[in-house]
Amino acid sequence: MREKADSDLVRRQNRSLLLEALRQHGPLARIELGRHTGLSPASITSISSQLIADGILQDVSGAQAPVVPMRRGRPLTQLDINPNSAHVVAVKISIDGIELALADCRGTILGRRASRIATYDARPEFFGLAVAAEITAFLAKLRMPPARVSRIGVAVQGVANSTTGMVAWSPAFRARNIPVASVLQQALGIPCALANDANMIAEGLIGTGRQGYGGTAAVVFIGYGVGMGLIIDGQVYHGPTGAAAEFGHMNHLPGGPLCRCGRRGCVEAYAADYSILRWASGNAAAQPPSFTRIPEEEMLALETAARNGDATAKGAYAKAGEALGFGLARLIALLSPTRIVLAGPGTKALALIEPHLRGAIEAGVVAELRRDVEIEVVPIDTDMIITGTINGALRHLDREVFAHGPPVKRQAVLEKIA
Amino acid sequence: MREKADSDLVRRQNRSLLLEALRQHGPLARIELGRHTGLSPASITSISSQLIADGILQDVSGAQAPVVPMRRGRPLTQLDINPNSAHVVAVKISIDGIELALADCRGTILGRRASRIATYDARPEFFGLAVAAEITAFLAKLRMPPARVSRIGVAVQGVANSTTGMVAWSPAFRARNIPVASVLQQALGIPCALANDANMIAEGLIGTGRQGYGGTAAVVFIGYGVGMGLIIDGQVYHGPTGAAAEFGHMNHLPGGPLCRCGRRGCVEAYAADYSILRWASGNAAAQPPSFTRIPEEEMLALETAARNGDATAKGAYAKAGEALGFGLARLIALLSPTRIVLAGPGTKALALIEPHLRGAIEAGVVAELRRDVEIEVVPIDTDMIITGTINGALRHLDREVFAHGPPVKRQAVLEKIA
DNA sequence: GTTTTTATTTCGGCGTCCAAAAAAATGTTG
DNA sequence: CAACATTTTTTTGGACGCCGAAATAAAAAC
Repeated sequence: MREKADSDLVRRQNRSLLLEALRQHGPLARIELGRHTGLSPASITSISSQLIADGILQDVSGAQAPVVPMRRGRPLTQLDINPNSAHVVAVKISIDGIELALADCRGTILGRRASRIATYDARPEFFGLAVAAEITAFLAKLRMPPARVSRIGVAVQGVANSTTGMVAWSPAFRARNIPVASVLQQALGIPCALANDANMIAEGLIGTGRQGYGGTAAVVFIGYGVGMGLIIDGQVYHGPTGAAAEFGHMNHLPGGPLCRCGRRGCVEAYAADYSILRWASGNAAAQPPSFTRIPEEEMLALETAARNGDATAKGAYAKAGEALGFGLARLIALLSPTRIVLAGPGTKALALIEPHLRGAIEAGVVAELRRDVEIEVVPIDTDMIITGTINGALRHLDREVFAHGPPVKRQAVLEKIA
Repeated sequence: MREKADSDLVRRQNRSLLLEALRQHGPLARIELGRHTGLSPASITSISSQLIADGILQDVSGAQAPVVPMRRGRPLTQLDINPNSAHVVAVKISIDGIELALADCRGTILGRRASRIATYDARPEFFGLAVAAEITAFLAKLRMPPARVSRIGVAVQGVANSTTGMVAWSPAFRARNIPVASVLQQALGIPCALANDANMIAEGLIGTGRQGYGGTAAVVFIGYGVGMGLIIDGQVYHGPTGAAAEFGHMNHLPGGPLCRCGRRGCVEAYAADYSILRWASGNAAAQPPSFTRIPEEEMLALETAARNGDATAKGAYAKAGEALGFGLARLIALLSPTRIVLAGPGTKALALIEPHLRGAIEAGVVAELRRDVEIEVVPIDTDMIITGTINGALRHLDREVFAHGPPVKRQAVLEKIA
């Protein structure tokens, strides 16, 4: 209850509602839009014709064969988002390079590119410009004028401050406080938002339109690190500075093994791939964390060993499961989400992890609180970070750009007739 | 972005805005209301005259001496909430009885009563009716017809399910799943809401209009138990079922001492008064938790002992500080609040606790995340639970009852003239 | 008493929504 | 194949709520 309400708010809200319905349920006829939004057919006609005039929507009934078998009555005219009304670029920063993608306004990916530019050893003052140059080259190759790109989303592992647009700390960089968003914005003249990678996975899950993300849910990414995207009341929770949901760097045991972040006993120091390997090699407490990417085969080898009964390997997975479980138990006590989603490469070894994870949740939180939470595994490839970033950027455009738009000038129309 | 927008929403939102401004800043003139809400003077006149006609607001300029020294120009006419437009009852359930309070629509408490009815050994099927009888007797004594009470708020320590209106689990009861809200609602015919006591403290803090509760904040109550009220985006976060923010029953150390909730190693099992006493007596791990209220003198004696250098006593406070600190470190990693408020009787011994608490936060979460959080101590007496419950009930009325109200019938007025 | 100043109300216009009626577009039926 | 049935979409007219501008109100200053 913050903003005053006037006809402007009404227009914004309802335009936004229409766009949201179209994003969720593909092309829709006006009458179906009415059902989804609760608006009357008359209003839908009015709003949609405005959006079509603005170039944001388009009539797509001619484009494809009618899906529904012809019924009686006037046939539906399908509307959909005009793919060319805007474009967005998604950037994913990894420890060994960046990944780019260009998408149209419907979210269709038009091109991709992986660049092996230096990240870990990058100098903070040059990194942003290097990314800007990559984007420029990428767009040039796709013949996409930068002016037609309306937004850039950048995803990075670690603590991303969305207010300052800086990477406060990330395992992908040796340095701290690397400015990214502001540099890109200045260099390219395109609005840019920086976010945590796991939050973008959550954004992607919301975008898939699955059920169960309407309330409070947590998405745990287990792989080269441990991340989390927190969905509160159907929205990704970024916290005051965008640095929220650092589940991986939530403490599990005081004085535990050293984590990449410099603290001891973080969940990640038990459950990330480098941590599991470290446990398997025996003296985890003595070993510093690895900062290089672990080859997939190495993890597979460990998994096989554990399945074949190797006690040390099994113990490492048990440690991981326990840390994740107690971490989730603490999360449940604090937020009581309705759903917890496990995702990422680390879930491949779930059979080895899950019993300990569930045992820890049981030991860590009273039945009354844990009873209503569903734990689910979603096989998400890391590409979900890219699609989620695109999704987030488009949803932002919907709400902050497309939802505005000039009021209908009835006066002007009348004058034109006269 | 859920509800469709129409003139109804506009009216609700703006009426609500007006009421909110009046709750925060006492009586205000129309022009000041305009400044607070961003609405034009013309709209304020229209909305406020509607609210006055509905009996929700009243003109109070005659009531008191003008606070502002008379300036030039037409004097302000102060408006305020009509105290008699509604009343609310707050109920606080403790381990040894219930506490009642009646307040008018401005939040002024008109009467109180403490009843020593059985709680801990109460039979679930009779407890609600016993409370209803107490309320009836209380209102009768104050000569307040039940029909003029618009809402009842019930606060209880433990897991309160606001959806079902049942106390899922509470240290105040031996039994579980005790229906309260629905029974009161049925017996008295007054809408009733059940909530966690610490959440109500948070509600009270929001009501005081202090700065710093606009974003994300956590209120920790330390005393006979450990509770938390979580404020997310300026609103108390209740979670899907109202059972959120059970910080006290968030695990600190797996396999730690037994907690009242039946699990081991909860924060409360280290930091509640019974837990500190238990540590001071030596073998905490072996002792079951106490379910009786600890006399204040006993805690004071322990505090004095610790201040005089008793190592065991000091150790007990250190344990408490560490558990609270690591708990808060985990909370910070997850939600990165801008403010943490420590409150409750347990803060009297803060000098003994704080160094360990701060040390634990430092050890438990990276500097990048903990840097922006302010930790503050507010001396809140437990009475804040009552005032907070009243506040929450009134805010609910504002938004859900007063904000509605019929549309202005211009038609009807015109017909009356004709 | 007149002027100045500030607060509040009144009036007319605008934008949005909606219900109802009209129009459009197609299937069904004799 | 023409009249009818059915469903979607557009048009029309009215209601509601906000706002700017002008009018009115009420008090201090001159």
